[in-house]
Amino acid sequence: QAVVERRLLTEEKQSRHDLGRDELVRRIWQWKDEYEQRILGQLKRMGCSCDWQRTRFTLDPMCARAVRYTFFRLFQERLIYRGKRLVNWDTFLQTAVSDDEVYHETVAGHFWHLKYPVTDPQPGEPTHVIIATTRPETMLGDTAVAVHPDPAAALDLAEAELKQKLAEAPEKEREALRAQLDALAQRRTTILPTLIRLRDMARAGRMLMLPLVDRPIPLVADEWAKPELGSGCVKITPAHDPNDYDVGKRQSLPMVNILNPEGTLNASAGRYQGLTIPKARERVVADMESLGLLVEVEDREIDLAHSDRSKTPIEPYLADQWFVKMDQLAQSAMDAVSDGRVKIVPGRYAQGYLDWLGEKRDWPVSRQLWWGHRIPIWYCATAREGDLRRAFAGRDDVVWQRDEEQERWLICAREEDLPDDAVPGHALTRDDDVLDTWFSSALWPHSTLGWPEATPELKYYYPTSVLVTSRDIITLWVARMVLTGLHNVGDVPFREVFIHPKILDGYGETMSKTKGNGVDPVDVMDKFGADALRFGLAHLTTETQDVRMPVEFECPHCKKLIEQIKKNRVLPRVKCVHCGEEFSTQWAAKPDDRALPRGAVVSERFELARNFCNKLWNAARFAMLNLEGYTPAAVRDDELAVEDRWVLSRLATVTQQATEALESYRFADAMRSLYEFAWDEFCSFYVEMVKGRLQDEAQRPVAQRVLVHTLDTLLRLLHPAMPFVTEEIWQLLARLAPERGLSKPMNAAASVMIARWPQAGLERQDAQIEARFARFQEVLRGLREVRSRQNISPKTPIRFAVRCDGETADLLRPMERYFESLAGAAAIAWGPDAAAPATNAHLSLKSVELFVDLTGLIDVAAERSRLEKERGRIQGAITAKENKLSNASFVERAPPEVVAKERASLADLQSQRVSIEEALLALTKP
RNA sequence: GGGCGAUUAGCUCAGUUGGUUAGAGCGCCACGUUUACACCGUGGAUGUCGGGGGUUCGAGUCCCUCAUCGCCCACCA
Repeated sequence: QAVVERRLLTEEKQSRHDLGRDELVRRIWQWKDEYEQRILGQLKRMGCSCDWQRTRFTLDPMCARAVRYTFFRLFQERLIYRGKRLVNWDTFLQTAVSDDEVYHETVAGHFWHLKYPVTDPQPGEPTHVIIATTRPETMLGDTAVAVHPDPAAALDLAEAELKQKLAEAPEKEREALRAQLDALAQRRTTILPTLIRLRDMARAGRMLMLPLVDRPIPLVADEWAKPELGSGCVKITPAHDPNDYDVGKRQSLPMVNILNPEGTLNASAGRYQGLTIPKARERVVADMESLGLLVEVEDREIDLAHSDRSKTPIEPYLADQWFVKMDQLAQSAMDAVSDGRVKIVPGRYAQGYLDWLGEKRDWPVSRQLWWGHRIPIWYCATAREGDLRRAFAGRDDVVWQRDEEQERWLICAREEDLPDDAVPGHALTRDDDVLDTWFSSALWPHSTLGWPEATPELKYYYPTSVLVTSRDIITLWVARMVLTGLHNVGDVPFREVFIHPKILDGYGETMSKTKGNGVDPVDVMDKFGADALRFGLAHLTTETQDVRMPVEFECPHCKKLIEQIKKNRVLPRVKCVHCGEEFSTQWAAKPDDRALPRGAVVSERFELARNFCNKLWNAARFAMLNLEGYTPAAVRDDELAVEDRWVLSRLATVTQQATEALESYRFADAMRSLYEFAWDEFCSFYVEMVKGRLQDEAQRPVAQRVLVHTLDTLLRLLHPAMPFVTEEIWQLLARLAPERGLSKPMNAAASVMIARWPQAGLERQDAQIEARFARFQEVLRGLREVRSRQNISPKTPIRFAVRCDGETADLLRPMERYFESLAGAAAIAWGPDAAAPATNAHLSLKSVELFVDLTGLIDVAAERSRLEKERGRIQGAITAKENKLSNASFVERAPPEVVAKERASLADLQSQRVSIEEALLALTKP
């Protein structure tokens, strides 16, 4: 709906008012169909099918029935009632928008100062009062002018507050505040006497003559009038301003609604009837001026509420509305969270929920929209109660109440619409309003399960386990689901609520259709794949942080990316800055725009996930290329190679980490663990290390079994985040290795979707092996670094010695063959006394000192500069440590183990420095 | 006006109870096509952790304050 309206406004330059209801509804459905077709097409391409039509048509009647049942019950229990409320009447769209569709904008406007004559002024009395307004046409609905009941005291109070503010204000603001104080002081002489006089007149019940409509209106004393502002008098329009509405209620003033439902002025506006608000404003000002009642016009910036849909200012409008009584319902929903039946994660959001419900403000549920669930209420003004009783005899699905104020019956029907002749001889009128969209949304957890029928689904699935949602609808939706669930079903709708972070645009603003800064998930899927979208989003789901997502158009002609900025993001067509060709956007509506190829809106943020999907796919492909002759069998511990034990140890840890993270909704943590394990450990190390054994007849079977098991586990762990790739691999793997498992091979599940979540297998964790690998990776990185620095081709074999303690040497010695295969490096010595080769590159690592034999290879300059840099780094660290250790208070007060650790670390650094000095010296020798 | 959250590398974000010289991805630089993968591999460069104050032997992490941004609610929290 919003998109259709937007297209109309931006491209066809017409409003839905011009279009007419039928045409607009037709376009809305057309758009919906187009969008559904796109999604269906995408699903088809992904190999999925979806019976969209059936979904739509089976859900709606179910929901409609639940809505009627709920409304009926609330009506019957007197928890729903009819009352008056100011709604935000959007004159342009002829619709009362709900509160969540309002935004504020500061606009340039005018402040008109007008005179209202006093009826029969007595000698010495003012002949008129001056009021000021930004909306002069609303004077036609004025029913009073207010003056403060004790203007002197109010001025005192205002002055005291200002002084207080001045005392606390920073210097730069003081000037302005002092000026305000001076102005206030002046008012005591200029305005205060008049205000006191007017107050007395108000108490005496004196009247004013409202110009233009010539209606007498009272002067009233009310604290809403502020003596410190303007003339100190304020016009009161109860039907068109929230504050004035309150004054109207306090002072029992009539409420004159001057608007028609379509936003023009009605008969109460006298000769201005039929004009739109802007036209009426012009005419009222002109007429007041010609009567000499316009005092001045002041330019002013006005903070104005706008409808998010039409971008037009909102006009408050008094309307009869249905309300749901909240005291008891809200309390039940508060209790559910307070006593832990519903847990909100992260916990800080519970406070907002409780605070909001704690107000227990009644919930206005009427909406003046065109579609939605129409309120199941009929009005009948003529019938007597006996007529109703006769007409609905024996029916428990119809109830009625007397509306004394309007002298009519309110009839509510639970099951279906009442026919015109439901009450013979008496006309029924149905309420035109529909229910707030959240009224039906609040029923979602149980209405989708078949409530009000006691279906097996309801019994099995209700309460559900978790609701995942966005924080801005905690009150609108979550709170209301809890209270309707408790009311209708007698239990909470879900045990936990997870509030996820929000994706913002590149400017840090919320994405929205109306702003045009959104990323269409279908575009992301087209470019990166559905798994990349899903994994990418999970990877971004941290606990506190919202995510900024700069977006780009992808030019369909040259495939280059064009930054999306505020200017171009709402255009129906965009010209590519690279190739100059034009393409259409999501806003394209006109045929010639739509004929252009569409430029997708994408974000680089999904590249990480896309690359990861690809990496996993390739790793799986490697595994499957090496599964020839695979036989399932139990693997004994003593058959495992060192890399097997390592990868299984890491796998156990990662399984545990991912499981814990997912269970506590730390999705990003889970994805990070899996990503790092799969890429850095499984692909970069395990797969590389196992290659040799896969080529060896004798060692291949065990290697295959561990490889298959690890891949199998990884697929199951990753499946929730990347369902399609993992399923595809799962199916392929099933052909080559249908039976998998280490201790007891079993047939794999038919689909990864129904495969069991992996158990952590903590008995596989092996601290010694992990320590060995940490050292191994450290030395390996050192060897590669030397190669890179010295620019030695990977094909050239190198030799190296490692000086380290005996324990480390024992850890590293068994890894010799892997230094050969992964770094093309042969070890020549390990241990505390390992001799450095005559010409070497030296590297100080955390736990070892590495010497790479560079006889005939060395690039002296490169090595020296590297060593000098290294020496600088180590010297810096030594100085920092020495300072710390020479600080008496550190040595005294820090825990001994921390001090000891620092000492050991310093000693280590010092010995590294010595080695570097030696190496440098060796290089300097001729 | 009230509340919540954020501010860390060029960009987007991690950083668990305070404890070695702060990390990742992208981007950048160099080298590399070694039979799973160039959507790749190896290595490298890049930070006054928003400003100021405080607590502490020690602060990206705790406290106060200021600034900026975002969101929610608003004459009631």
